[in-house]
Amino acid sequence: MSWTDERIATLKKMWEGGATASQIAEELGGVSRNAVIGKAHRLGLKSRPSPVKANEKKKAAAKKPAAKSTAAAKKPAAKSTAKPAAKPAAKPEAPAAKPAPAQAGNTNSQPMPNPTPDLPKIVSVGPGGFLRQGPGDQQAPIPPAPPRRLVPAKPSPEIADKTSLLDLSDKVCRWPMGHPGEPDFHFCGDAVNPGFPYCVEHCGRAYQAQLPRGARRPPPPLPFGGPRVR
DNA sequence: CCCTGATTCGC
DNA sequence: GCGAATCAGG
Repeated sequence: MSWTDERIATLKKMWEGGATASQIAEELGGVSRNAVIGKAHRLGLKSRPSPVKANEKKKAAAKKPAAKSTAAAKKPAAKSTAKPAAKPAAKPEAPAAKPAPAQAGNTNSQPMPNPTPDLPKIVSVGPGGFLRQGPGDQQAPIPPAPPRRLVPAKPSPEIADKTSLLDLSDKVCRWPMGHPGEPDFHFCGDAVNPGFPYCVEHCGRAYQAQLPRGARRPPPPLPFGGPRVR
């Protein structure tokens, strides 16, 4: 797998959205957690509460023993049962107040940056009267805020009234709301625009007006890379 | 053990 | 530039 623009975009979104490297890697597919982290750093975006950063106090004690100077042992076979014996053992640290990391209300509440600067509004009317949006019109699907942890998914009263997979039929809009696997994932469920799998409103999002040749723009980034590939 | 991100460094 | 291996904190 290579880092296409879209994959990088997804990586950025999710990384900035607070998703863990593992989650991002899973979403992207075909890459490891390390690959994601490595790429994230190369892209410049880094930091974010890392468990292993509270350091930076005194000297850089106990660096890396035999990290990787030369062709050193990659995998030192045995973890050497010999422990360094000597242990300073001393930490008169001052408590030092630690204010909340302001990482709280992370429930993603972006003030909605900029819908779309100024692009030629290209709209056409589709069957049933829905308006096809132009490529520049793609509303940022703002699905962010991926759950910190995907749980097995409990039925959850959240979707009690919503259209589940089992409720789909030819008569209701199959537009997915959310992502599969998320607790509140469901479908639109509105009456379909006859002849389409979606309601009129979602037809407008599903089908785009065709631009004249030569005026094509690269496809707008999908929410999170679109369909999961697995 | 599991998880996390950070870093290194051969490719 | 990429990412496995490794490190290190929770």
